[in-house]
Amino acid sequence: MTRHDHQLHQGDSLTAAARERLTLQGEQWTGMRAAVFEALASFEKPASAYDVAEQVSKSQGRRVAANSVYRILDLFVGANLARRVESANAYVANQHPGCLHDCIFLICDNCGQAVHIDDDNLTKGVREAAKGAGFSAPRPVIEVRGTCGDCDDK
Amino acid sequence: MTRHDHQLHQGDSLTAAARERLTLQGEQWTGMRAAVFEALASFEKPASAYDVAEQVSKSQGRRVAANSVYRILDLFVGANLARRVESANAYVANQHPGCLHDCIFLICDNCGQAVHIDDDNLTKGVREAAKGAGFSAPRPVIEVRGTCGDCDDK
DNA sequence: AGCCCCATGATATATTGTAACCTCAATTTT
DNA sequence: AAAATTGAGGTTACAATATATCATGGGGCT
Repeated sequence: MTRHDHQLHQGDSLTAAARERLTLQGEQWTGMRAAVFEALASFEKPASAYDVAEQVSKSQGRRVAANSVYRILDLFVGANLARRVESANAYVANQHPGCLHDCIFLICDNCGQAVHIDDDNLTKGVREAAKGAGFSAPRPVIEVRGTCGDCDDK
Repeated sequence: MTRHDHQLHQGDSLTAAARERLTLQGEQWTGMRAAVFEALASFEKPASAYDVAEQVSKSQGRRVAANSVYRILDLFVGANLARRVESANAYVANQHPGCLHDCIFLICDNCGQAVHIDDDNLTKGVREAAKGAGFSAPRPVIEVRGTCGDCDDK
């Protein structure tokens, strides 16, 4: 398994990387988008669009509709600034928006924590299996539901 | 990749296998459960619980609430009679309820078809990666969103 | 000014999923 | 036999997630 030892952004650095990435795609980095990204990044677990909407509402001091948040989250997922965790109907900020990876999420059924690992051999295998079955342009969704080490101990 | 060349049940044979499997687990094979299973198996694409509820309502000639269908689908998933397709919020009947497999779904974003493949090497790899990260009792969710061969041609 | 594009707002609605409580029938217990 | 227990399913209500549609307003452009 390949380790993920390149730069992990955090805080301002992460936001900066996200902004750079988004503008590189020809999209605007608006106040609203910044607020949604900040909100998403502020969670340490996958957050639902409604969770994010609530958080943004707080930070903005006004009611922000889920609707708007969805639009922006979709944009983020498309631009690799965020990932959708399918089995949790939730989103997480991508810690390294610059690099493209198929990713693997491990989600704890007990505490909700999600850890993100990359294993290019595995994801390559999945892509190839799909290709072998006649599927093209695949977007692998690899998630593992289980119990994390912390919750296991108790 | 291991091919799946063991018996694939269909129609009555599939229902019989499902009934056998469920009773083996100490659960009852009731009329309602049979109706839900038949309905689920009648779709050639992953079906939502509400799709199934509608189908069952038809076959029973009375209104069956989604609620009841959910209960039964959950039971089925637990007993390996059905699988949940996380990225589609939908369910499919398991064509070989007898054998336990981690499974891989390829879902066409265009036509909605889902094909099911098994590759024990891949799933083993995913399980091991999870274990390496301290996760236990993993339930892998491996799905690939893409475009199937048929839709690709057009 | 007038126009267009795009981000967002506002509102409504659709879809998916749970919770709480009830009934009924079968089985067990007394 | 009467009472208690249990499991399946019904009914209703509601919560959570997601999308559709139209309106508004700012910024650049002619």
